[in-house]
Amino acid sequence: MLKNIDWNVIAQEGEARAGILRTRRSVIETPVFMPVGTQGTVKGVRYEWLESELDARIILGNTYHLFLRPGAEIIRELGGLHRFSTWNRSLLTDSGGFQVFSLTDLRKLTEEGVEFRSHIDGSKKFLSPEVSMEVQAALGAEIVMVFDECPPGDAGFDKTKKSLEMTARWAKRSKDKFNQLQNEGADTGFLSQVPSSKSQDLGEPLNGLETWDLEPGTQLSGQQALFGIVQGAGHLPLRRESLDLTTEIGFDGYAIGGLSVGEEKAVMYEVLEFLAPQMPKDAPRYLMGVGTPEDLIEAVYRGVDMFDCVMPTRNGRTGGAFTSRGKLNIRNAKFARDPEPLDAECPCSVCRRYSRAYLRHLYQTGEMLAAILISHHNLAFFLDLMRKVRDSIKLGSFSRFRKEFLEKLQENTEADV
RNA sequence: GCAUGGGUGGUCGAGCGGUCAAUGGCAUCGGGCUGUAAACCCGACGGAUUAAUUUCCUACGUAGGUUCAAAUCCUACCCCAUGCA
Repeated sequence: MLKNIDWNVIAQEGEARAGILRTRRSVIETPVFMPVGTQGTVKGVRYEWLESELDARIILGNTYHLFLRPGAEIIRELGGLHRFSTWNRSLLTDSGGFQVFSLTDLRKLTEEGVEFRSHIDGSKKFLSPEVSMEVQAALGAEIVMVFDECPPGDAGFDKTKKSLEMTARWAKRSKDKFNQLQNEGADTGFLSQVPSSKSQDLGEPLNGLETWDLEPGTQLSGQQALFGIVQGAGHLPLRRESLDLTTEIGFDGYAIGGLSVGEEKAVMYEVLEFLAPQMPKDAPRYLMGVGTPEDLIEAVYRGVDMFDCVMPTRNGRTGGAFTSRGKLNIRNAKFARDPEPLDAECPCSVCRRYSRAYLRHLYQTGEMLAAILISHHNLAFFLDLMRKVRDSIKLGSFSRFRKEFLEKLQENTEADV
């Protein structure tokens, strides 16, 4: 049997699942946090670090941004995003759907697609399920997303329903176009020979991950995988409707979109609690755009397997560090003479070497290294957190880990770091 | 010594009779960032006081003066820059 990706649960505790996701390019343990690399780079972090110390197995890219610059043709000409950027592990490309939502003043939305003005030069552009699939084939990521519409979190029932129904029609069009492109060989990341055991040379170490072997009788197709996206905002019946429409079409994985877009935090947890357990059990569940460390824990607890978020890199660039004792803002004067690392419990190379006082100095003087180092630490923190989450699920101690982790964050948010 | 220009809040710099505790930049302090239009955005920034866009105090080199009213006009002095002796 040929599969685009393979994913298996290896341990479960309540709704929380630990699994192994195999793409044509890397082995990914879930739950996983995927660093965001919108424009073909995880801002401020070299691939060397992502591959070695941070050991990220999969990162994101964005159709919208790469479509505008440098453009799909250039990337295709240079062999796809993997070869263009030199990132050899897995990629997941977002479809541009989220931008359709966030560029609200620059767009014109129709059944066919979205006409919008480039935020770069104001020129008129058009994105649709078909165009998005073409761009994503040129990029050649392991996982590509359907082109969806993401309504605001506070959108009313009728508006949300209309939106999700269009997203479902777009999902069908995405899949049709996706299949066509795969058949035409448009996918630049295609591998005619996918490694089927750990003995295959993947170009970099597997970092202790022992198994690459697939279930007997299963083989990877070498093609891209396509994920559908469930919308419906905070309306549970609509979430159910969207889920049905999406699973009916059938995808390699299922994403939850439209959360953390301005709604109350309780709404997100409620939606996850309702939705995740109803999603297909044999496919990865991806919560798009989330979130804070607490959010990750809470979402895993409710059955989510994959995450991405700009938070570690964006906050890192703007002076915000995540620690086991809560968030800290390196700009604060109280760190001017603080010889301690960002997080005394963090084993990352930044925490092993640099003090808060030095990082604050770098930030205050406008040195780019501040952004680089804090981004690095934040990613290390997020990835390490997910490692602990996985380990505890495998050991059956996740619910205790969750409790202790959240208590610790809480404790110190109050006490001040 | 003479001539000209100038001395403004942490700093640079606008204001040149009332609406000035004084535009703006920088610095400083604080907050925010959840499928990245973000190395970004927002707020505070003389002191005290109030329920308040309240009231008071101290401030535009120093000392006087003119005026109902002065950072703004006049006089003297001090200091700085440039030019000429």
